[in-house]
Amino acid sequence: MPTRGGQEGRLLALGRMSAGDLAKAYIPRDIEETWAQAWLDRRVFEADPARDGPPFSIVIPPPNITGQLHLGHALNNTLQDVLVRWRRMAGDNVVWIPGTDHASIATQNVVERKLAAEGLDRHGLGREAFLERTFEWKEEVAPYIVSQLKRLGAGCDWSRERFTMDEGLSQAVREVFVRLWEDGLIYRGRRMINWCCRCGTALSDIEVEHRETQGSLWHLRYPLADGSGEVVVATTRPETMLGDTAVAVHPDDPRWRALIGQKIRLPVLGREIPIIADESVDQEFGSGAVKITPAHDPSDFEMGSRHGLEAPVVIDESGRMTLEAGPYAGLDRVECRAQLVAAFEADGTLLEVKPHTHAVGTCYRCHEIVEPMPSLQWFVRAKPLADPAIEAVREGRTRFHPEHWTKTYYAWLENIRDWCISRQLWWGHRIPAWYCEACGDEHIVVARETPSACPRCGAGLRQDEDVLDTWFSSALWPFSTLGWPEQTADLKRWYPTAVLVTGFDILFFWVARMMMMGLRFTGEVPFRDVYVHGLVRDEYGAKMSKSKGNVQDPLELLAIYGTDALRFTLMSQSAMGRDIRLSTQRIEGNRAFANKIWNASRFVLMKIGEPDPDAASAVACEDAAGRWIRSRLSVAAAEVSLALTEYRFNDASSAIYRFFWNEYCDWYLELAKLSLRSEDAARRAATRRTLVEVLETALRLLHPMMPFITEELAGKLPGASGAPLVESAWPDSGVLTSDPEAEAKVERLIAVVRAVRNIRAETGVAPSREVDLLISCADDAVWRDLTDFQDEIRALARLGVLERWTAAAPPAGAAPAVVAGIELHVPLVGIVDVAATLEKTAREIEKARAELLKVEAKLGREDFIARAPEEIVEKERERAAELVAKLDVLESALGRLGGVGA
RNA sequence: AGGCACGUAGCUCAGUGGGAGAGCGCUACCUUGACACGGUAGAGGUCGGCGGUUCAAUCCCGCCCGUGCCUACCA
Repeated sequence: MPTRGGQEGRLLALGRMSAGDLAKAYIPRDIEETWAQAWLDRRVFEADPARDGPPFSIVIPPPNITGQLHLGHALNNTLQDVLVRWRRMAGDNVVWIPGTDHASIATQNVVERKLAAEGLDRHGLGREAFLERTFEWKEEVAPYIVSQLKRLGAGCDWSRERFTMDEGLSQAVREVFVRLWEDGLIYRGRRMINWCCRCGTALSDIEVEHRETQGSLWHLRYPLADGSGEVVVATTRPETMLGDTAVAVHPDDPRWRALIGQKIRLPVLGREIPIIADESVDQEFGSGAVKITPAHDPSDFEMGSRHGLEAPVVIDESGRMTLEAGPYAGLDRVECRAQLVAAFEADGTLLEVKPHTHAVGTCYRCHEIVEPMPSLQWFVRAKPLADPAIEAVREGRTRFHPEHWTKTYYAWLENIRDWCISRQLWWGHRIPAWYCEACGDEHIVVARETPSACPRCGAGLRQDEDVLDTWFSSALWPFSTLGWPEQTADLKRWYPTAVLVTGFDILFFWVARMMMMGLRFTGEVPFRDVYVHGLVRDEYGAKMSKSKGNVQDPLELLAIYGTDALRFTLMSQSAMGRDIRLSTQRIEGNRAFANKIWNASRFVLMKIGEPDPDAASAVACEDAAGRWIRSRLSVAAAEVSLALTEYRFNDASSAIYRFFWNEYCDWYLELAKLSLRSEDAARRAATRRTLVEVLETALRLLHPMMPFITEELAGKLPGASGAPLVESAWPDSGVLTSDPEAEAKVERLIAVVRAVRNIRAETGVAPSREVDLLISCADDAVWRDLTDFQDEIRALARLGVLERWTAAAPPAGAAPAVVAGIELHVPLVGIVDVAATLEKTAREIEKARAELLKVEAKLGREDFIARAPEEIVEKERERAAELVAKLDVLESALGRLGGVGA
């Protein structure tokens, strides 16, 4: 095991060997690598379908092989790892399947850039060689991604690692394609698609991002063919006018009704085009007349097909004007617009230009403006797949967390359009369709096995050049990774998967499509739960992006603060439905938490040198403090378990944080220090036992969130079995018991100590100075409980005398406090200026009076008494009585203070 | 245009139909044999605004303002 040598000679000299192992501060890098490797060596993450326990499976959202991981991946995989480690400890048969995604456009872009740097391009290289280069890239990058995940602590089953283009997954893709084709759910056709001129490929609708852009609205005069007048049309894209084949108006529009059926002479080209009537024209917009360019606008395309219009293509796939553009042929679309506008300005065709904001479609990968155009592509008929996907969520077979994402999910699926799946790229799954060289393109052969000849005429076949949308294969991920289409043991055991953890940005791209494909091909949902987390933003709430330069490298943060601190921070910020603003201050805070855990453990290890007497007497000697901390632990364990069950990661982390720091460290360790000084050996032994057991259990509760430090520390505790914590059992609430009686006692102790400390601090008693405490309480049992703790109260509040005060009046010259119905008096005459005490007491009275006023006002309202539930009314009455009693004590003490001061 | 989130302490964020919370920061004090990546105590909020429901609203409802995101064929 990794250890720290160094300046611990002092401790070693005292014979505390175990504590001597620990450095004074936690240094993460000393242990992280060692444990990451140790887990792998023990193969603890390697799953076996034959193992017992309820199945719990997760498939990783496969990172793209485009480069390194970012903080979004760190968040995503931390949450999965927390779930996986937790469920494994809880006894489930767990598998977490890792892998990477080939990401066709993105990866092809990366490799093409690399080629360009070498002065090469893919066309010069040829398809074969290009693919070879890209596979080389993949072989280089995928292991690097895996290594980053391992550094994060991700407990994936690396023996099951997959790649979307490996043999098995490629076979699944082909199987799905062929079946969909056979079922008539895949077709090839000429449709309006989105074309990225830079990437040189078709895109699906959701790969187009709509950006609000400040543009212009050009109003153009279109003369009537007979010269009797003109029609004004407005356009955001003047260059498309070269492809206009009609002007449309609303049939009811009084301004234009008379012109329907007449002809327009199109400027520049002189073509005569009709004025047509169509219901879809918005009379309110512009002049109410709209130019129709069927080949370059989706809605115009539809209108064109309704009216049987020609659709001349004037912009080609590279963004240049075609021969159809007449004098403008060969120009780039941007240049063409500039020249056209200039010409229209000159000849008066341009009536006016108005600023106009509209949503311009851009490519989600390269952000180039997307060109709508009709094109021969492959499509998936989406509706028959979407309907069962909607149904499954409606019936609760898959649930979203937070639940509100279901609405977004429905909204998209209910209005889904056919999915363009062909991409004019080389990197990806090639479409398993062949065309007969003799029969022509109309004869399409779609097959699982590559056919050698045309089954109809025996002539040669040519495979479709295109590849499939990456998301087509991603959609199969939950079952393809488990071995589908084979009915493997993995598939039977772990499908459907338990939960998908992902970001909302790929809800449509990925989640919805996995639902569609999963249901279609397995008959079951791909996952029971979907946990949708937020985006990791910078501390000012901005999206992290390379162009903004605010990207933080998780590996760097890991190195500075430690993996556990980063993980814990990401987790504690993961409240349902919120983005995460990551600030280094916050990570620092959790590094401090790790250090706290380290030092608490260091303390415990220092104190357990003494040999233990028999366990039985130690159990019998458990004191109230020990019972209290065990009880608090049981509460914390229950909270953590429940929170994880409900994907409330932030609540799980804060429950254990609070317990460890504010209860175990702040109070139990301090109490234990005292009982360890006891004369009673059995009591000392009981305390040591509790210190260790509670610490060990807390480390187990923490392990899914902070795997490294907990593993390291647990291994140093006595009684460690030699098996790592990752293989230990989740603290079962059945074993831990709550103890309300002990809780009440210790809470009273804490309240008394705090009250005295408050008086000391506020009246300015020097920290080293002892004060006396007089306690007035009517209840003998309460007094007995307090005297049981008298040594503790004395030590923690720095007291001299601690006595019961039985006189009717409060002692003169003492600062009063009332907590939990107990009167406390700290005589301060001769210790501090009476004025300070007077002032503090007056402030307390002020506060109590204000509160009493509120409560009395409430109790004074008849409606409240009559209509509020009885227990609420009763509670308010008790509160009022308490406040009255408290005020009584404070005021009377104040009076006696005044006397002293005079 | 529609939809969905969000607006709580200086900052980042939890939270609940009945007495406002955390972390960080801030103030004062403390090198107490686990920890200064620490300890003790404290200051700080009309819970975005206006209405409504209710005995009671930071929480439920409506409207408004502000912020972010998503969807959409208004040229």
